[in-house]
Amino acid sequence: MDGKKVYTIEDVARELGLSKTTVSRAISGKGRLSVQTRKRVLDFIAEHNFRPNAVARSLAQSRTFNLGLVLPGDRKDIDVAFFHECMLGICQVASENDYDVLVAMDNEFSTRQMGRILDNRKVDGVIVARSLVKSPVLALLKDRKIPSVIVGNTSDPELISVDNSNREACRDLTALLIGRGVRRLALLGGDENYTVTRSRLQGFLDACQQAGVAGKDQLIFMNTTNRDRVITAVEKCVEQRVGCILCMDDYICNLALSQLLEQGVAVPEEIKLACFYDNSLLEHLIPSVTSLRFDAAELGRAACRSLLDLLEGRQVRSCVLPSYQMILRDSTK
Amino acid sequence: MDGKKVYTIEDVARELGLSKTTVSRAISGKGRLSVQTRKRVLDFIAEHNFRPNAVARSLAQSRTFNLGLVLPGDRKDIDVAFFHECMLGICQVASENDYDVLVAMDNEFSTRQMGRILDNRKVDGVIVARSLVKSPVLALLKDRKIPSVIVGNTSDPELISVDNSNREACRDLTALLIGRGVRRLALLGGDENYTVTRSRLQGFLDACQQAGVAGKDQLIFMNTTNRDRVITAVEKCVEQRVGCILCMDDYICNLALSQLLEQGVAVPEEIKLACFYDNSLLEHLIPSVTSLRFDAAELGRAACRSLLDLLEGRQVRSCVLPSYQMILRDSTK
DNA sequence: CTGAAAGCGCTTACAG
DNA sequence: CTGAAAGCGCTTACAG
Repeated sequence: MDGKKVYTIEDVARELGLSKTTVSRAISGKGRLSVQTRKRVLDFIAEHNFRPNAVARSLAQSRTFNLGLVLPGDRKDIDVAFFHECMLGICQVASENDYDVLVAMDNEFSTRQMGRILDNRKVDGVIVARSLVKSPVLALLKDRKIPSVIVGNTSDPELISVDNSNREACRDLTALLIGRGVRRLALLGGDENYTVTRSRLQGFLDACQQAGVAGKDQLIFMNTTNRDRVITAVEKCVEQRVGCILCMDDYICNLALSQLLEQGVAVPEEIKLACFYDNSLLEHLIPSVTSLRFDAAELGRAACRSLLDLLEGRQVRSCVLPSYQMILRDSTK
Repeated sequence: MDGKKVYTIEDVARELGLSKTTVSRAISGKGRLSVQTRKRVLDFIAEHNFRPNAVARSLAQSRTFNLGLVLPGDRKDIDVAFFHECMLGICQVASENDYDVLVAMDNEFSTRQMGRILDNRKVDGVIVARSLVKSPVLALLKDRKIPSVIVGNTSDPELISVDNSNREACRDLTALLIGRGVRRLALLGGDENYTVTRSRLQGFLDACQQAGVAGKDQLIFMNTTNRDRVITAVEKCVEQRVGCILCMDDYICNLALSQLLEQGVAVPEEIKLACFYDNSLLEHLIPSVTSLRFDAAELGRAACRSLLDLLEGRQVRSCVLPSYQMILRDSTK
């Protein structure tokens, strides 16, 4: 049983003088068979490095042992670090459970890649990594009744979602700043097509309400996803002498800081700055920037576990991971 | 032929009064059959939205129509934008050719995920997205004789590689600065375990040699991948009054600029700054930073095409994509 | 040009 | 506890 040919269960059975059935059962662990027989088979395959053909198994079981993962397929480089880490967690859990991850990079306008994968029936379930307010890929998955888990918030109660506690964390950070006596806040928000943007806005408003500060008295700029919009927003902030600028993500925050420095505004002395999402850069900027840190890999792991549970027919519920870190740095001193 | 059951080629054959053979041939386009028969079959399946079972096809053809993709499985967020874009190109070409992409996130120390995938024979070939000087995953792929393409430079002539013209581009940018009369250069280099780091260093040295400037008279700092090392390096640069600091990637560049501003050094008036890799941030920093831009998506596409060619048995050679952009911005004015 | 039949390598209901 | 046989849904060499 060496050389080039790839061996099959049939070869193993022949060499051991057993039936394919028995060998199959020893490997899968299903069905009863004597401890000795099982050991004989397992020892033999371990020694000869035999691995059953996964495709044949898939056909026989009508399961692919593949999970689909929908990643954003646009060329905006925003948040890629989040998706990379999230994928890290997903791949890890999938791999540990002998599943593989098959990626489709689709966007708000196209579901072509995932559509093809579903047509070919190459996955048992799907994880959607970016949650959009209006998501064609989610519509597709629902329509075809594919077991799915969405990373992020969704208003659809029929879907299983796994999310960070964005709303709570943003509320807490905002409240902390208000509690420290910051007079007036500005919020530079991200793309409103993403549900995460709405969660963060909600958290901000929660804190305002709780503190008895009218949310609309604050300066709120949404969709500040390009340089010009950020510049305009920052100018307004300076003009209106806000106490602190809160940015929804690190990209916006970077631009905002750059713009503040350009305008000769001292941070944090004149205007404080904080960010609702951390990345390693914020720590290294001067001044270093206060931010919220979430564990994207853990989120990926949780999403993957939920999907696997779903596939095993277990009861699964949407959940929000409670933990996050508030990292207070120089920019809010 | 509606309802819930998933239809098979056999059902189609029965409904049309044909054999499975004929239906199969009409769909695959292989073997000869009358134009009318083919049309009848194709019309029927189009109307009824029939798609053959990909797993069954895989088993019969001993091909999975899956490509493996090895992505960096560490948690450093460096270069994630590159891998994301590269993956975009790979997924696009794969999808267009009815292949799917199955990801493994391994690192310098582990090949566990890709090892499992190979054991399960779930891919026909593999693309390795990060080229390491010493790469266990490449060793594994060679050992198992899996058709593979590596994105980036490699010293192994047996491997097919597809790379950007890093060396040439870095040489050109360095030469341009020397040509503009910049007195003395400093290079802040990345992780020496990555082959791309070596290509960039080589390009830098090429330009020095070409200009008759001794490479070792320049200030070269390698592995400046964390804040402390960058700070130390920048301090030395200021002390030695270099004319320009060249950074190998945008992460390093960001830290370097931040540090220069902190030390009160005017950029570009006192020290110029440029980067060997662009990302959208560099454009928005103040001052905006001169850099080299490569098309990572196109690189991914090229790598994927090469792998598909390899799988089709076509002759494939390693190649370097010649095009790149040199983006001159305020930091080198 | 078309089809019957064997084969890809597993799993599993059924029988013993 | 073990096995013979049918089945998963395709492809393809062979025959006509």
